[in-house]
Amino acid sequence: MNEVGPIEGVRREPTQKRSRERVERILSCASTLIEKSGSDAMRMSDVAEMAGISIGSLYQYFPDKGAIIRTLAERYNVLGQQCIAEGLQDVQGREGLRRAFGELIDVYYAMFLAEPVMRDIWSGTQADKALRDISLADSRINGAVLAAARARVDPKADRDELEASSFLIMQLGEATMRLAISVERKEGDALVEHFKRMVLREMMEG
Amino acid sequence: MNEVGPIEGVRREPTQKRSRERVERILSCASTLIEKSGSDAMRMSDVAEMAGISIGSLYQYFPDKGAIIRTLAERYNVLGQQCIAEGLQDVQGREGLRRAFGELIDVYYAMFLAEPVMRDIWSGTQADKALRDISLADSRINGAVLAAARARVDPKADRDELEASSFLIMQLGEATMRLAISVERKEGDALVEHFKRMVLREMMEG
DNA sequence: CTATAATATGAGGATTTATCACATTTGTAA
DNA sequence: TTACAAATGTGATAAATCCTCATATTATAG
Repeated sequence: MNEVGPIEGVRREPTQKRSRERVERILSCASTLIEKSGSDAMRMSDVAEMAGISIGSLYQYFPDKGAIIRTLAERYNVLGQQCIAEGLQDVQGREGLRRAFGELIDVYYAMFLAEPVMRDIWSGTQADKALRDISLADSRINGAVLAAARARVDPKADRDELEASSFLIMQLGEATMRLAISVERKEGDALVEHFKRMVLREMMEG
Repeated sequence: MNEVGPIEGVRREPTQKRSRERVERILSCASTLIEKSGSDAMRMSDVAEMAGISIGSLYQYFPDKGAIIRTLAERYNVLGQQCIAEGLQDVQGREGLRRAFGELIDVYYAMFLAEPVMRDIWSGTQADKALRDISLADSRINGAVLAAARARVDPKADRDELEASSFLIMQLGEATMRLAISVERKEGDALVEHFKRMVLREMMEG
């Protein structure tokens, strides 16, 4: 189940370190290739060649093509989680929550627009069972963070309701981002604004 | 560009009719196979064998595997469109709109739950460019219908805003359905209810 | 230096989509 | 009926890829 490192019980330092470097190089090359023409068109042979290793070695570091994609997806998700956690950690009062969440959406949208790899991977999220699971887990984590912030602002709200609502908001936010980047830029901006308004109302008026 | 029929300029009746039957048989077999193990696991050779024709013939009726999936997807979409158009055609007043839309979501959700093929195809919607385009076009059509109903109920609302909002609602509705069927049934029900509440507020309070 | 363990290699197995040269059937007209 | 043309059917096989595995190389330890 070790997705990133190939070895189960290695103890020696240098080897482990070289292994890390290899993994990083593979991921970096995969990133470049995905950026160029999408994860679907990314060939394992291209990744190997670009990373300067053989196909066989590539498969020693990642059990299959999906594992590379998943690893990249998880890294982006971690970035997103940090972003959300930071944005919501100190919210105070209803207005604070409103402002923080609005900014969060903008930041997320900017991230989507700026990262071709992220766009590619998330566009295909629903296709692969494993990626869908990652996306769901991510939304659960972020949803919990949002629910906590909302609970702080409105302590008398039902906690389970907040959880469910926040989880849904995270998933719909993802869907909105995917939608926004798949239409003309101006329309995408407008859609994100609509989403923001809709969600803020849901959050403010319980 | 003729996705369903194989021939461009056929005029003779019997041939065309037989062709239709073949197409229907192929789609029906594909449906069964998808229902059994998903569109990904559906092999063109299985479809051909089940339909009692050769691979070559199969490719005479559908240019590629995706075309079969797309045709099925479009058929389900047409069903959905009819459902939405009927549900919204005679809405009168704010309460009428509220009730009609609420019922519409329930009907759609029931459709998703009941149709394994629909679930499979829509789960993967975001993966394939062609399917994504179909989904977008579908949401545009349904969004326009919803926008029209909302405009009738609230004539002074900005028409462009209604269009954009309704388009977004349709896409998010789809996302909610996908989400709902991918979690435990009880949680899915709750999520659909949350979505309904959120959207109704958006629609009622402009 | 030798033995053992770790890592690298790339030809080829396996799977699956899609093609195409040829065979067969169907429709039409003399 | 027969002959010819058009439409349709066939399936071996090309093509594209993912991934494996037997073998070779390199590194570490005694």
